[in-house]
Amino acid sequence: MSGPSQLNTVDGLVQLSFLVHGTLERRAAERGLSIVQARLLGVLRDREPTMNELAKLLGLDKSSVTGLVQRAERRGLVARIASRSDKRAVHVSLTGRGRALAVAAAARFEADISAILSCLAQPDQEALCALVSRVLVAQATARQIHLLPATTTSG
Amino acid sequence: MSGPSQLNTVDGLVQLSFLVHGTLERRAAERGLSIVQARLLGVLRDREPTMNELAKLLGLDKSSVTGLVQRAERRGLVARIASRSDKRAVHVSLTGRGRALAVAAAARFEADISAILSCLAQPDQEALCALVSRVLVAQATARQIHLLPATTTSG
DNA sequence: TATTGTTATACTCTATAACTATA
DNA sequence: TATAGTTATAGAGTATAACAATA
Repeated sequence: MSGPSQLNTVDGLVQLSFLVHGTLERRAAERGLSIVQARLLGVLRDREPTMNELAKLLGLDKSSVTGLVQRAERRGLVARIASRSDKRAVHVSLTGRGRALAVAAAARFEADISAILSCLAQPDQEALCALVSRVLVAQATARQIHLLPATTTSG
Repeated sequence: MSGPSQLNTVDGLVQLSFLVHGTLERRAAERGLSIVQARLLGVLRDREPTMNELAKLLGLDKSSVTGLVQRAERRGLVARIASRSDKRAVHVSLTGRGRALAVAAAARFEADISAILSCLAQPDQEALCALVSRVLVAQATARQIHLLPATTTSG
């Protein structure tokens, strides 16, 4: 914590990542949410996915999602809704209380991050934003290329 | 993932943070380590703290550290060493195997982050590094100021 | 009395495998 | 047979409270 005033880039990014992650964790915890529960509520803000879709969205096994949704349901944050088109399927939906919680936590968290960035003047914030965006865009592009078939041209 | 090519700064930092965190998680998992276990090994690279000190370093309760160290010990990654000066205390130390694992995982992870940054030319990487450093330093300073008495000057 | 560490207990989060009901 | 979801089970990670040994 009392280290040099200029870190190497890798260390800097790691520390920044822990700072952001820790801030998210703390804000969620204030409302009795774990990071996973917060992610669940966040994902549900604009969707009513089935359990299966939810598992894919969160990158979890379906059995993990069963428990996750169960605990959130017990707290009145989400509701299970039977699908009419497929009697096996269940849709998950935010309750009013769940939505309010998600919105409030997100607002507090965004304010935290803004505060963390407030040490930089506006032009510097914009420069940081531009650099970060370039990294993320390059990363997204690289991932898509990775996912493209390596043996397609002839098949 | 197919979003705009320029995000707002808050979203950008959050996504960057998840990218770094996910990379760390994947590299640790390749060696059968959770992020927490990886942090434990990382912390021990240049220290042999007592359980109590370890708890403070990791921000965990001492009872949590008991279990953490127990599991790492069972896998031959760390060793408990009785303190001579205080018969209650125990020091935790990396084994050779634990150190090798920590070093290898750290190297792979650093290469990952470097690769992620390689989309930026050197001057841009340095600019990013400088901006991130300023944020981290400001944050560290703010935290320390936060801990100073708030009611000293005139109330 | 205070501190160091462990144990007992309980909860969340996660996965695998086996299961039920539906498609 | 295949898919959607749950249950049974197991293990990691976390905390609180109670405890033993030592300071």
